[in-house]
Amino acid sequence: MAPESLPFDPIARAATLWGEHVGTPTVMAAVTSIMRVQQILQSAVDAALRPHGLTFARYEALVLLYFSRRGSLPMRVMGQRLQLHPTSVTNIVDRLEADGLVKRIPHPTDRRTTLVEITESGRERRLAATEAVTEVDFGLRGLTDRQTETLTELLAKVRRASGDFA
Amino acid sequence: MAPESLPFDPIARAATLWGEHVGTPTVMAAVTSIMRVQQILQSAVDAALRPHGLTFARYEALVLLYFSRRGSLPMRVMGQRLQLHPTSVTNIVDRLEADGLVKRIPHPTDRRTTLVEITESGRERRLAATEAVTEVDFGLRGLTDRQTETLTELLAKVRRASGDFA
DNA sequence: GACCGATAGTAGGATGTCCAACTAAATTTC
DNA sequence: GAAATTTAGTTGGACATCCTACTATCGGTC
Repeated sequence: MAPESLPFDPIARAATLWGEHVGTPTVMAAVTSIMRVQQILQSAVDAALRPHGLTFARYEALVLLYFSRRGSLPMRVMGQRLQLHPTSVTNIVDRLEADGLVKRIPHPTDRRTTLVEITESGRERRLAATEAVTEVDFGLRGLTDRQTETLTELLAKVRRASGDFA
Repeated sequence: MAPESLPFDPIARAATLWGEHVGTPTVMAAVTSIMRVQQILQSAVDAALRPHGLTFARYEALVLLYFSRRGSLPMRVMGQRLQLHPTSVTNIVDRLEADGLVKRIPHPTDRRTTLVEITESGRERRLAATEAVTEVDFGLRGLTDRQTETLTELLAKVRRASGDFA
């Protein structure tokens, strides 16, 4: 790659200037790239979902409930599956419930637990939203199917190394 | 990869179930992986920076100013380099200034423009913070140098396709 | 030289994320 | 069986991000 085509990544650039730590420049360039691409994807997906009154976070929650056996899950489980802090789950469910896409129902035996159930309206919304995000390929462009697979595999290594599959 | 070792990615799983859109499952698996890895890195970096009273966003801004010629930049330029909304720059600079790590100074000729200058305290903080983040390799683990480079190249393709280098 | 569109930055509001602390309920311990 | 511990969820606070709207200033045009 010609230097002219490189982005200005402050961290990556700093890495080049530091230079003393072997491998560090490479690492920082990768990290800033991931941060940027995540930002690009998030932005693209949110734009596609905005007309449907959803964000990616809420869309993911809706999809999760949709594909669950009973159409409902405890909030704790949602947090585990979506890798979210309990407070984030509370926040997301609050908004989905305000829109009538899900509803909180008490757990039949454990009174600590709250079940979140997708409503009929939620199912319809998920369908429309799914069409919108697949339409824009979730914002991921510029890669062949093969390259996309390679990307996923590399990221899986990182996730494994960080105990993401525990 | 054995199914047992796969993470529960609601979107990726949904993709498998949909199946009708060629290539879509691959894309979604990649997208959710990027989202997750970004989350892992963000978390690791923020944890390393917390003892130094910084977040990754503010650290990036500090590094950017540190490596600038005069140790100062217009806020507009900071936004371009860091790919941030003008209001995000305002927010970050507010906090850095409150901590005495940078200060706003008027532009000599253009009274619309505000220059942000790194202070001596800011330079010291950057050094300490840099040691902290390099110590943990920015949270990126599990890849060889070669694989890290490949990852960066793939992400660069995505960024190019999305006009990130414009 | 005055008007008018473009530009720089900020204010307010919405969303989402996390952490710390708290309440309520279940489970374990002794 | 009572006390201590663990677990589920919420509340309040801190950050960061974006968007819309606004003010101040610059520059080009007539």
